[in-house]
Amino acid sequence: MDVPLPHLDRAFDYLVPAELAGTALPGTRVRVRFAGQLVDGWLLERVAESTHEGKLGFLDKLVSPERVLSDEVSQLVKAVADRYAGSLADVLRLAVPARHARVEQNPGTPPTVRADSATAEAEHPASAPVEPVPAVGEPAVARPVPGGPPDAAPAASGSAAAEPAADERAIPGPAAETLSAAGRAAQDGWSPYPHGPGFLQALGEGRAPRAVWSAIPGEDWPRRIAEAAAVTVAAGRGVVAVVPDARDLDRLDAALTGTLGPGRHATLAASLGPAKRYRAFLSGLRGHVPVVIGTRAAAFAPVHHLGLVVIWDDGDDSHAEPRAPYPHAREVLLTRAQLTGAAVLAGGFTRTAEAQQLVETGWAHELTGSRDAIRARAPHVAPIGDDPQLARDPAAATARLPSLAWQAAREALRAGAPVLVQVPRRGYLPSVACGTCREPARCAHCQGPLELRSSQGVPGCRWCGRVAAGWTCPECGGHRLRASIVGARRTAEELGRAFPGVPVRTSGRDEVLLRVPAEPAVVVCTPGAEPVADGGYGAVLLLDTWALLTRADLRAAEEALRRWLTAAALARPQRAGGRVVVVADGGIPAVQALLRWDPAWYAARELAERRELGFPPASRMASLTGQPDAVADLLDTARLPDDAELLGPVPADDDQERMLVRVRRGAAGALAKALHEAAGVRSARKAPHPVRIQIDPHDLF
DNA sequence: TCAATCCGTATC
DNA sequence: ATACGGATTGAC
Repeated sequence: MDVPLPHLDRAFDYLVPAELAGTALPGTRVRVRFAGQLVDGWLLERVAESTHEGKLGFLDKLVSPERVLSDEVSQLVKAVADRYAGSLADVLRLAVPARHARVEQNPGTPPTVRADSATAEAEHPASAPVEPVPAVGEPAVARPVPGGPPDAAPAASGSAAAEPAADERAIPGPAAETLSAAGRAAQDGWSPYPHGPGFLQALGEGRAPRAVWSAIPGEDWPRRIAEAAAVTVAAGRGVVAVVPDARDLDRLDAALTGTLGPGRHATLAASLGPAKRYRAFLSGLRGHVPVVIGTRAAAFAPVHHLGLVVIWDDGDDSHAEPRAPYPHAREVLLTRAQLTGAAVLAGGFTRTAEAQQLVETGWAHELTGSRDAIRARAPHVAPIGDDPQLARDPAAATARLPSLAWQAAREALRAGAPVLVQVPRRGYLPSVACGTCREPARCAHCQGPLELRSSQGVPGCRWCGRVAAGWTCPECGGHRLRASIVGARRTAEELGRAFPGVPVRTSGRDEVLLRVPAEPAVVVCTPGAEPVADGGYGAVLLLDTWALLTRADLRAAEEALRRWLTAAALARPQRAGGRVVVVADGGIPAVQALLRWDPAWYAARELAERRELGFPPASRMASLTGQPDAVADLLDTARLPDDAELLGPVPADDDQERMLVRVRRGAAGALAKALHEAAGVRSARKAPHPVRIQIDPHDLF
């Protein structure tokens, strides 16, 4: 039922009029009279008997006979709602795009059933036998899958990585020679990864390998994904692949056209507009294409015989849905793989702590390049300087460029290659670091990040609100704190002056370049907007790293490394003169990981640290935001798991405050359930102020 | 004794 | 939300 009230988040039974008996099938959109008014609803299940004691109403109208909610996606939506303490209706809104009647009528395929075939039965609707239908039935119990859902994965031993049995729905692949041709080309592309060919082989045999893939430098990742997709398709199964943004989508789109040929995949992104979006959705739903690619909402896209889910660069913020209940595309896809027994390919140049957790629990295997392959493809990476003054002051940094960065750029330009300069965007939150060793300052009680409260000079914790008086740095024992505020962004013009006679191009929010030719040019970009250079960049300069590293964010260092690796991956190999200069202290772990091109090492370190500090993904957190009394009321109402730990409150925007609830991962389901139920109780008694519930919020500061 | 109003509760 | 029922109140 498409009503926003948490306490109405359940199924209601309706009678199906005889004339709709053949068309009002599970997964269709319906309209029903509910509490006196007509509301939109989803027909979840048809049953012979209702358990409802009162009298049932009839479906008012079948909006469309299109069964937009498949059984598989229906289960997924339910699982995602449960995981994120959200309502089914909220998740359905994310999962199923708005209907577009014209597209539905005219997708280019003739309708198989004529609408007038029901006339014979429509003569006596009132006396016709009717069937009770739970229009929003209790969702079917999820099919149990060995190993439990990803949430439960930590308990699993190494053997839990055993692949789920091949899905019996898999249809046989086409002619063997087609398969082996696709397979052979793909095997070549994946050969730098010792387990790559094996992974593809498993896909080709319809099995469900699960891999965390660390792409080697310079990797043509859209092509690798397209190859994995092609092998899966050749084995008769479908693929869903999610990338962060439109630019990556274009690249994957092109690669898929190359490997699969035209018309074998659909592209699903909200930015395409309602008609195209619904058309892409329908072509997956109707089985016209075996592959659907898109941005985060495509994680829910229907395809027939799902065999593989792919996510690229799962650390990118764009994968986090900003609308309730704020699901993350990675979690949606992993849940989906768990429910269906599909294979998983979670790739990126970097590796998130969440992906590392999948590896360490044995839920997924690593797919990393051999050291030889990495050595052969990696650029030479050098750190420069550890003076934060240098990195923060554009003028000083420019002045110091010649020492190493400027020299590397000069040589690259002279060799006829473009140079990439990555500069962070301005506007990060000011945070607090140790004045002596510059380690980000954390709360002694809960390990939350400290902030400087503008009025008093005393820093406080962003999580638990405690004042950090008499703070001592655990690293160096220092007592002084300093604000690390990002300096002015270096402009392209400033860089242009440093390289007279060389064209300077910019790529950023307003205008993103896709490619640059193999000619001398300085390309200034913000992270995420790096153009691909034909033949690779001769040099990549990573500037203002201090700003990235000291951001007041749990993921600051991980995010810095992600951005650096993504940019550095576009450089030429060292043997072709490719160089990367990172203006940062080589002793910083994230910098170390870049120098050694070892994202797995960094992710393991990061995860260990999160475990120690009790941060996600090692634990589960919920954030509750709202008016202070509303938040308190919700917590009062909620029957939280016994070991739930409360942190806060801390002030949030407009008179609101935020509380954090932390539990061990084993209690994650209970926490979500308790919070969702409490929200239901509150809305039932018309509690005046809502509380926003976010599970593992992306912005843990 | 009846109607107007308030509050609490269910919404198939 | 909003529609309904049962209780409550006020006026005849």
